[in-house]
Amino acid sequence: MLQQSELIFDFASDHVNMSQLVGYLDYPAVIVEQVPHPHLLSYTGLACEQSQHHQQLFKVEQYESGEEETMETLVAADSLLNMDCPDTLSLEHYSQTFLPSLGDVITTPVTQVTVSAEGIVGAVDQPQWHSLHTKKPAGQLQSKKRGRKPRHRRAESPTPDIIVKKDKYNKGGNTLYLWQFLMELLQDRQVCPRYIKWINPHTGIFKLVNSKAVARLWGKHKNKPDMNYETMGRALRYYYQRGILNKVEGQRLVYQFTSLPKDMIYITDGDGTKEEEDDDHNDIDEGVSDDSDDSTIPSSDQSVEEENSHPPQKKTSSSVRAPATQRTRPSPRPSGQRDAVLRPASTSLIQEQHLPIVSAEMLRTLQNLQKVQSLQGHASVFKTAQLLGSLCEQQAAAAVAVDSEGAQETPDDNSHPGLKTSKVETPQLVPLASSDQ
DNA sequence: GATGGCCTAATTAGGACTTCCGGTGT
DNA sequence: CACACCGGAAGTCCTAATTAGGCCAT
Repeated sequence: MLQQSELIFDFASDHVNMSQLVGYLDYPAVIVEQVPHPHLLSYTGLACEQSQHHQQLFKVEQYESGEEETMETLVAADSLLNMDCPDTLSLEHYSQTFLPSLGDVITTPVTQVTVSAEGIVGAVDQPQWHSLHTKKPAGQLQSKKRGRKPRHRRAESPTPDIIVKKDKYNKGGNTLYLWQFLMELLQDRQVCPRYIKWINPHTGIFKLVNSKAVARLWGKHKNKPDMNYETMGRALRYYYQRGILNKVEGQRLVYQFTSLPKDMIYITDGDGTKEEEDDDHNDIDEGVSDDSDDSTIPSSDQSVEEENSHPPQKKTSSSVRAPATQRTRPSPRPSGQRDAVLRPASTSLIQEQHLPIVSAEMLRTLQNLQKVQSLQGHASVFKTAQLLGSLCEQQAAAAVAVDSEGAQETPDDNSHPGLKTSKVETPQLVPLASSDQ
């Protein structure tokens, strides 16, 4: 019997990197109508332009339950939470960004570590990594019914400061861990900085601006309607022990990632809409009353409406969403701080040019779609392919332009020259300074 | 019938939370 | 008083690893 995971992850598996992708059009794949989710398009700026044409294609299903789902915010959040296969983006991304290639040596300093030392010694292959868990004697591990050999340890969550074999971790699992989820939120303009924001991207410090909302989103993702900040906070606290997160002393709702992916997309205050403090009247639970309020998160579709409802912004000739960083904010801010962007030069250039960014996953989807041109009869799939194709072309053309302008940019781009993406760099860890410096 | 290879369902261990709780601090 | 925060303990859910057993070919 064919497992669901097989259907989806056969083509989502990451044993092909971006540089290989281009040359592997014959890469066998199973396509299950992997349509890019609206939030991907929102990242790329595609939503505002294309979604009018493809609104139906990317329409997010409305929930049946009444009250909370009337909130537009959650519809938008669905783009993060309710993907059929959430990790086609996320796990792929983080497995690439967090999991160093074999042979990489991690010397990430972690401020509050109880297990990282063991982890560095050899996470997966080192049994002592799990010193937190009491291990039964080997004899008890044997099945009563069947004699079992001692099993190999399963790869744990790819904590940023440990070495995990990539293929061991990403064998088709589709779990989006909480820390990954938070990173996703921090890279989503519709949530960051409104509900969660960077305090100091340099050190990985972020704040849950609206802890209730973030918890709700997390609960929605995990299909735990009763999720609250207290519960989510417990999960966060477990990350202290594992060296994934630190608590920033003396500051409420402020946490710190011990490591971040190199190609993290940093959304600063200037990039997003006004942030929303953690008061009840703005909590997503009461979104009904806030429906018309622009403090709610717009869905991807709705973001189009929002943009259209705003005074017309001059759009680029390439029909890309107007750069968020160019949006004027009424309040003055300290110069040179709040818009700090820690992207590698090669990708930050693209950011600065406000070009759509195609994730590796999107490209992979595109590649696979290209392989099944016979699916043209399948309208939605083919539309997606067309959509991504045009986007990819735009991006490639722009990347070439960028390259010609700034020839001094990083030469370590191992991707196809025509396919400059935000996710194609060699996975690299960025150790972060501790919060208590 | 014996053997080996392949496949699949069942079983199991373990990771990652989730839930609950009592407590402290702001 | 509300809320954030802490950490222990037990439970749930999910997935990967492992195994038994069925089927088929030789």
